[in-house]
Amino acid sequence: MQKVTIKDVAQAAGVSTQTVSRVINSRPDVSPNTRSRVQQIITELGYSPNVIARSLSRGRTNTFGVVGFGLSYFGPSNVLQGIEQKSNELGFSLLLSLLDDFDAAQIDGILSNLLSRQVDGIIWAVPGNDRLEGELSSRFSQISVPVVYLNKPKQGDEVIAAMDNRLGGRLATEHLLEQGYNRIGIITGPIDWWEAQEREQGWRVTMSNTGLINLEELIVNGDWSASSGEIGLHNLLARSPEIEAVFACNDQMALGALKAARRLDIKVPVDLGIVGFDDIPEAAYFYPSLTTIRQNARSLGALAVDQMCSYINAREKDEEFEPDVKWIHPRLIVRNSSKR
Amino acid sequence: MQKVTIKDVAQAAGVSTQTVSRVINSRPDVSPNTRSRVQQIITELGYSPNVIARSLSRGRTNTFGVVGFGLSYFGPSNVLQGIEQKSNELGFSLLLSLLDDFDAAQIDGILSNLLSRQVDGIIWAVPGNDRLEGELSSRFSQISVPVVYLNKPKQGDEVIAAMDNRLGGRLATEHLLEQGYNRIGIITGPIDWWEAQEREQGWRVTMSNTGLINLEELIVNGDWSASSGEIGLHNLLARSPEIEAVFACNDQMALGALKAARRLDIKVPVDLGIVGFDDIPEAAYFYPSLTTIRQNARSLGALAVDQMCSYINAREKDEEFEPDVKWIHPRLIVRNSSKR
DNA sequence: CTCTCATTTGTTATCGATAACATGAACGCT
DNA sequence: AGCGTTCATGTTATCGATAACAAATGAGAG
Repeated sequence: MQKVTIKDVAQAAGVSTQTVSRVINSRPDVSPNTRSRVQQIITELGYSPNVIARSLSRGRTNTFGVVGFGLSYFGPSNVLQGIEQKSNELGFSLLLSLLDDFDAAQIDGILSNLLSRQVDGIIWAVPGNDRLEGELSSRFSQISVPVVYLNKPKQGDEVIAAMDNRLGGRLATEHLLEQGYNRIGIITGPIDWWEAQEREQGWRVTMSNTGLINLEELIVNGDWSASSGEIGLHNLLARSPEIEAVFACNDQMALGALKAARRLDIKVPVDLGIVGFDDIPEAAYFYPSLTTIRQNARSLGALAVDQMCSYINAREKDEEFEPDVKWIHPRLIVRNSSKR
Repeated sequence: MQKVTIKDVAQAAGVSTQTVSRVINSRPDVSPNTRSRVQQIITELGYSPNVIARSLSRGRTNTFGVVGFGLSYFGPSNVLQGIEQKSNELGFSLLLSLLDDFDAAQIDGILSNLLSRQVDGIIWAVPGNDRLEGELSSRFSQISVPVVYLNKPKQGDEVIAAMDNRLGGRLATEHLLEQGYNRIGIITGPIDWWEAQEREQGWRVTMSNTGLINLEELIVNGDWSASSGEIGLHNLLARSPEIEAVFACNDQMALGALKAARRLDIKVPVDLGIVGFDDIPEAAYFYPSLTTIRQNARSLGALAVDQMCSYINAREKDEEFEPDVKWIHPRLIVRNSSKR
């Protein structure tokens, strides 16, 4: 089955390729007669335009490059779903690349591949991380297409869509305080992640309002994994046995903490309150069910795509586009692990 | 910053564009002198070839279209990671589309988009499902590029990479039998999923060897969700109270079953053995920790890409390519939920 | 000293579309 | 009747690369 081109259609319809092109793109300046005749030939031959050729001539590919960070984490992979869905709605396709750790060495290759494929914009859906932050600005400064970042700290005039992780940390901590837990420890995420830092900050500002001093001994670092949550709780209790509650900065670590508590015969929520972060689907089925902070990662992805489109539109009309951070707000989901 | 084209390089180097093209593609017929001069100019100008233009002229895009099925499920999103990584290694980029339910209406749009973007092949990473199976063959029969399918039943001469789910079901069931559980119930996945059917078959063949009759009353249907697992166990026990173990066809449903058991004060694993499927990272932290079937979905994705490449190569050389199903084998991970 | 052949380079056509410009017919207006 | 407009369509150039073919150069053979 040879490919049908615009020429074949033109020939069959007895018109020029230009006229066919006008029909395809629903331009107004075609007579109704010709239009319907061409349209019919198009369906007959099963013609569909070659987007590669169109892209070359238009100088626009209707494609975004998306750089994600694995798909093992619940947040990032939901973000990607949001991006896909919204892009699709708006008529853009996605070229997907995945970074599998915060290794700057891969970045150049990925970016230059996307650029040589003439993407209309790049969506950087890699969670903000200290190990990368410095590298990013230098590499992106050379880039000529619009870039929208997800979940990273603002450093210059980037266009960013971010979850308000600090708010999440506050919501979690305030909830525990309201429930009457006073000494609230925290199992943080990996300290080089921006999101982890922000969640910790939310906890920190809330706790410092309580007048409690020496917050540092209430902090233990995890790495998002359940096992780090388990170890984390052990360490935390070894250091500060009088702790009444723990804010685990994601649900997996909360799960690990639940396991540690069970081992140590500490009753959750009576002896120890626990709050997680993310609201993974399993969280409601943990034992006890987990109070957590729900983040709507899909709408975050969608938001990023919206920003990208406004950016592109502004740029096309040569208008000013104000780089900005747009925020999505997480919310508290109360379950049994924190009910006194 | 205007884009640098091959013309600019040619002019700057005082050669024809053809010679530059030869250098870019490391063709042998360029003198060492010219080659190094051109190479230098290329780095000086920061030139990088326009892949869109190249694709048009070569008639090859080095791009695969990947159709996935959401990213919420652990299996599919790991498969996608495997696909991404392997494609990347082999120099292919991915155009990603996600189907978000088994709705045939979306398929045409997705496929024609991918085709009009001239992908070199399509990787259909949508889990096999009865609601789609009929639709697929008719739509794909028209398609002129190689297609590789993941995790679907063989119907004609498709090229397929699949996890041996039936083997998984057998491993789970045999393990429970070995542990001395006899009446083993099953909470299946959604019955229209091929993978769910296969896992059930694995259970069924193993159970029928035990001489147990009336298997039907040991079966209850779930939908992969934890809540369906919870309800499932309730129903199963209501119907056959003498059940000794349950094979939940994924880890989420196993989690739900664990919750139900806890509610009913049934001790796992003593009174009831439970085995899941998938080995999600959380499974080791359930209470009790979950015995399950681990599937290496990443290598499944990689396998599919390998098949695609052989397919394409064969086709280019006009060789015969034998359509075939390649299998990946899951394995049993024993934890506490099934230890008598 | 010519002739052949391999090596290196350039020229032209092409991939499949669209942009920019050109043409021709029909129409209304003075 | 003559002229500018509008509408519908065609022509040519272009996007940025590569394929296919052509030409120039130099080395070795006879």
